[in-house]
Amino acid sequence: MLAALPRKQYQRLLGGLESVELTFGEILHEPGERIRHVYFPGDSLVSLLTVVEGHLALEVGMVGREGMVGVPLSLGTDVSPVRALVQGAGTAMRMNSARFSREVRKSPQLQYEIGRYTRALMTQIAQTAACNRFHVVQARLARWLLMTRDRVGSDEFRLTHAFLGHMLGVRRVGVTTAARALQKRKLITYDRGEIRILDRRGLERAACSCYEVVRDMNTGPRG
Amino acid sequence: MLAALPRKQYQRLLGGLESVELTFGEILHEPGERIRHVYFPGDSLVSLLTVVEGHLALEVGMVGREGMVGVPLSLGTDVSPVRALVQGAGTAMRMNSARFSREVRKSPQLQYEIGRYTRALMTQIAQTAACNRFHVVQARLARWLLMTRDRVGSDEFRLTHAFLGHMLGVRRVGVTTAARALQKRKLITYDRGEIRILDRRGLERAACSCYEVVRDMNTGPRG
DNA sequence: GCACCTCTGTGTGCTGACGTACATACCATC
DNA sequence: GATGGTATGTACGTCAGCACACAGAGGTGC
Repeated sequence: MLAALPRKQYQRLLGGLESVELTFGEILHEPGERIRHVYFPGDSLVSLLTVVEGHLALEVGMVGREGMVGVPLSLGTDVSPVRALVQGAGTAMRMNSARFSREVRKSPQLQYEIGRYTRALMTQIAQTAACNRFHVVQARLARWLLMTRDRVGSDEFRLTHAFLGHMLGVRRVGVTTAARALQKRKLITYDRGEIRILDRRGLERAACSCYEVVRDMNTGPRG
Repeated sequence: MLAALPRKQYQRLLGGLESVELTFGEILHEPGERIRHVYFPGDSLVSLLTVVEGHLALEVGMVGREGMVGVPLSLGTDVSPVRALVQGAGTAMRMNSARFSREVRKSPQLQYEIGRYTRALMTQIAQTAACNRFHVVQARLARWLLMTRDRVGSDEFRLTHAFLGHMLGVRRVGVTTAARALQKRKLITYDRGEIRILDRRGLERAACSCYEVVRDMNTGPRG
């Protein structure tokens, strides 16, 4: 996302940015909590989760290098409505909230980029809402794997069924069943948390149309 | 929402605003379509729906006098990701897109108000995503009735089961069953599209916690 | 080698919602 | 007062996902 800024702007921001290593499972902020930093993932991957009391959490957005964590700050509040959970370890740049707010106020280009991303994120969240309502676990799992693939830039990554259950808002067993079905269709292999996508096209066919809708939002005609 | 602006700002905006009557069922814009006007509902009520091919639409947000329709415009795009459908007839103020974009650029106060609302809307959408995943139809219906009540400012309104089915993303029969159950519990009455809330507190208990989460977002500590 | 932990796989009965079909009730209107 | 449209109520078989329980399978450490 930062890469989309004009060089001069980018140079200026660099002064307030620090590079950090995000570790798997780390929570950047909880819902209702004050946001201390905004994060721009490099090769890390962050999930945004709605937390409903008495239930599992549910992922409503996924943030990779195309976006940022902490959008509410640019909207004038420093409280996040969601949990931000590191789902893929890796590097990220971060900036403290106060400085970021100042930079946003000063830079129309930054405002523009963040506006564009905010809209993409809203689309993703809205699409997820419908997806959770209408589509079966197997298709949602396929979509989720594809989205992760696109962001980590690799056909292999580590994730357990239990973790995926938290993301998709289903039981671990539900994931197991869906993953088995995808394996039988020769679309993926799964070995103790080691996922490998064998047939990306096939997986796209197995996924629901929500995948394309969201992808085209981030990389599409206006991106 | 406009009422939250300083008087002077408001006076200025008035020049570009026109008052319109919105009729039930009117579509203000479709997903992917260019947004021509932004709308500030007065006593009208607008639903934002995600449209998934091959399925019913699903409501992800509800906009009354506390908000506006056309948030993406303030984010730098004139394309909406959702359908905006008039769910309660009434008055609204509207402004054409070009002028609105100019006004936003010129007015920090307006930016601030819209930022606040954008965040509230994102929260609402994220909460809806989880709600659709975890909660049963009866609770979702109760929530929906309460949210409508809060926005039209009356315990009575007209809506058929079929229409509610479209909003909640369930069959008409599903709504009938849930509505019957609420009637048996003496929380509402239902007579050929004429809904009346008898016991608001009871209905709140029948609704899921999502209701409070979203309500407190719009009228809560910061608002 | 054995204990222990993590991760995956399978089985059983239950339930909320689905798809579909049909029945009834009210209204308008000619 | 017969016709047709709109709105609601009921019934029945099906199915995805749930809760819970338990069985391997692989890895780690003592």
